[in-house]
Amino acid sequence: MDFKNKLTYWYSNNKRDLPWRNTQNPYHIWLSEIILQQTQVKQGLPYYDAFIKQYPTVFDLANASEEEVLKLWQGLGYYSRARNLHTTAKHVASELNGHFPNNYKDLLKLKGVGDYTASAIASIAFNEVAAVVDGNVYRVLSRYFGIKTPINSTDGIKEFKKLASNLIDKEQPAKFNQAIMEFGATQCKPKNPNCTVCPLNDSCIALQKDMIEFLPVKLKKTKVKTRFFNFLVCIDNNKNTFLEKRTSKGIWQNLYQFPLLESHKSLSSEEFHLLNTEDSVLNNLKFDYSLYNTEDKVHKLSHQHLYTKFWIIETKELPNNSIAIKEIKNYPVPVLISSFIEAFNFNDL
DNA sequence: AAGTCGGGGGC
DNA sequence: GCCCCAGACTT
Repeated sequence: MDFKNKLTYWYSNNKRDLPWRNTQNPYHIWLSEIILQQTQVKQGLPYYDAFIKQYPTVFDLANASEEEVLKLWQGLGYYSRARNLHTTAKHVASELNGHFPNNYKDLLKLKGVGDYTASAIASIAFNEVAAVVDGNVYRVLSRYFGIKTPINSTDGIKEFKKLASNLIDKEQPAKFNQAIMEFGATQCKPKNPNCTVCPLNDSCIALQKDMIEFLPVKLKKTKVKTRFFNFLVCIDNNKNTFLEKRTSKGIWQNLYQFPLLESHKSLSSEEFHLLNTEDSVLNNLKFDYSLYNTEDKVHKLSHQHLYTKFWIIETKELPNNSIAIKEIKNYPVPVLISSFIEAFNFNDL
């Protein structure tokens, strides 16, 4: 058997039963692919089920508000995916009569759909011969063929795309694409792959040269920035609070949070007080404050480590643009905020 | 070509 | 602590 036959044979006997594998509905395939971008199946699965249930058709998704979509996406991260998802749903619903493009070239034009996702939808939903190259494919091919070209270099991206295009089973592109990805996810894993039971272990270059742990090669590491966040958890006698929407570009765009004061270092209570006397959020208000967490809560993102303090601000009456505390749960918020809300028992007030 | 964008999990 | 995950988009 050749490479593609070994893979598809292995896939037939080892594939997981996943909901998006029981359909060719382009809407379902598209939804699953967006959710699974940079996301493990285990993490994305419950979100897929929730979206299908909440929005059975692309029209249902198109008719929702962005805030509702972000709320359902809450916790999954990379929120631009959710915003683009909504944009594309509206486009497909209103401009394309609810019909997704049925080929790679046109799929590529959709917002949030890049080379990988266009190839995935074209092959899986429409059986087009379009090779997918995701993190799994990079790993499988770099190891099996012993390719040291960095997978995130311009040359590497072209080289692996070309190689995958030459290897794909033209008779069953949908099965081949899913097979090589599934193989990378559960057999040719990043750490400690069990090569002794691998169907490709008689011809894998990396295994022969003992290079498994050094492939694939990837350039540069991300530089992590440290930031200091002070959230103002305002509470008044009528059980109201403040939330603000993050409208600017950057992390958590269009999600909500407690009013934020960013500082250049972790603030003491005295420094925090001084900051507030000059800040507009609380001006003209008489308030008492206390620090909820003595130790900074550290929230780690890919490129940022957030050292966070939650300041509890109690006052008699907040301005009328405040919201009822019990309404907080309706707003999409970052995990950092939702974790605080859960830990901080507002009922004890 | 390099940066940015989340959160969870493996080791 | 570092790396990875069914990547896309911006600069």
